[in-house]
Amino acid sequence: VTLRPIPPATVTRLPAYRRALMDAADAGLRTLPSGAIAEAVGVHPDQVRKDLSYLATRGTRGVGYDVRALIAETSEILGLDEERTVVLVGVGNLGRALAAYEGFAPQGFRLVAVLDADPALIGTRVAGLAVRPVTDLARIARRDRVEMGVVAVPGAAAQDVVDAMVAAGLTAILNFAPVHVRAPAHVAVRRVDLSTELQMLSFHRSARRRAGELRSSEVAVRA
Amino acid sequence: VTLRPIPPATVTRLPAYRRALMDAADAGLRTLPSGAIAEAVGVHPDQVRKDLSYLATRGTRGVGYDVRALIAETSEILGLDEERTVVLVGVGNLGRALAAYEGFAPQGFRLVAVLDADPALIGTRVAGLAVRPVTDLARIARRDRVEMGVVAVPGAAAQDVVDAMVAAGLTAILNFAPVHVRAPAHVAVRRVDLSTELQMLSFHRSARRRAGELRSSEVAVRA
DNA sequence: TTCTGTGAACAGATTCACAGCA
DNA sequence: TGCTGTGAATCTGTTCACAGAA
Repeated sequence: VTLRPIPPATVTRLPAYRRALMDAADAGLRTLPSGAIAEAVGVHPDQVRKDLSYLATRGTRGVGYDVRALIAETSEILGLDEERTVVLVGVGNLGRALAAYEGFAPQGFRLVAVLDADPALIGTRVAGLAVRPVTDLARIARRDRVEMGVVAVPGAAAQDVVDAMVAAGLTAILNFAPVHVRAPAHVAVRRVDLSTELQMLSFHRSARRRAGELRSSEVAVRA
Repeated sequence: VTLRPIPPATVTRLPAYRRALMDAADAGLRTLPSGAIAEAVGVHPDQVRKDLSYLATRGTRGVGYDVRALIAETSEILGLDEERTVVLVGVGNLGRALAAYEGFAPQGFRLVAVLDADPALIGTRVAGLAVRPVTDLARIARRDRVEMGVVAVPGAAAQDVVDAMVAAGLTAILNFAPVHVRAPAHVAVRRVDLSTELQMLSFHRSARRRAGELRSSEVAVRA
């Protein structure tokens, strides 16, 4: 029974909670208090309890949460109780690394095809799959009922690939290209951009310098 | 002159704004209104104006923002006006792909060393750099005044690598391992987790099914 | 006691609404 | 008329505080 809708901020933390719970299960624990989950994930215990209050599984006071039950519920909420099929488009350096990534399969994500636009790459093997032409996307998607797509092509090609994915009926897209892509509202798109992440870290560094330990010449420029 | 502190949420969008501005500059535009930036980035024009109001550069009404000036200011704020040195630890599939990623250099990030714990990999070349043993980290960091580190090792090794980076004086860390790592407050850590991103997409898919277009058997389970 | 569950207070971010200048 | 700049209103998320069950 889902009581209240789960806020987006909570959803972002659910995978981490789930991982902490699975680690606990591996360690033989049957029960885990919010404080232990919080420490593993790096948030406040209050936050964990608030987040878990949106789920049906209740903890028991003085003891904690039932590990097995919470793993089951978070898995179901995240849709990991059934296999999800994924296609990847773009087999450059990054695409190849993503295809080989071992973190997909354990969560129930099955990579069913790897595609590219470059004719020279068609037929070469990546992660045990023969690379197919992008033009086969619709056919493959229909045949294997593919739901999710990973975009690992250059920025200039990303929108075209996304359009093709949408046309092929995919409903969730993970975009590694450094551009914003448009998609209809019923298609969920998330972007992962390495360059953006580095730039945000770089900001921290700059902000720190601006704030405290800065040379007088720099103060003059900015303050 | 920095008037007000820049909110974190604004910082997350600054790299995207900067990219849109650089695209405009490449297209020969000298000026760009908030609406155009907003469209390129995928946010509301209101949001763009509010964000840019934290900067010193002002737009001109009826016209837009000065492209060149905004690029200069965002670059300075993000610390991209001076070169940032980066080391990468872990040369598995992902590490290799990251080392080869072409998106770093254009933003002023220079990869100065690639390290790994596996003796068999030491000396092999990755992205034009000979792989060095992790134990050289402190020496390299001191010599090249390295500020940023990228962690691309398995989860079990991530905390040790982060500890070594902190000890070596790095102040910003980008962690690709699927675990939360501890670091002192003066060190900025960001995590990028492919599995988490896929799981959040998977949630969207499940939530949609729960909400509307769902088969009755599934309703019974959950509602 | 220990730890959950949650209303209440607070903080932060987004959206609205509109005044005002080119 | 088009577009900026910004207070005000709203919404979302986090933290606090504490009542209450095991």
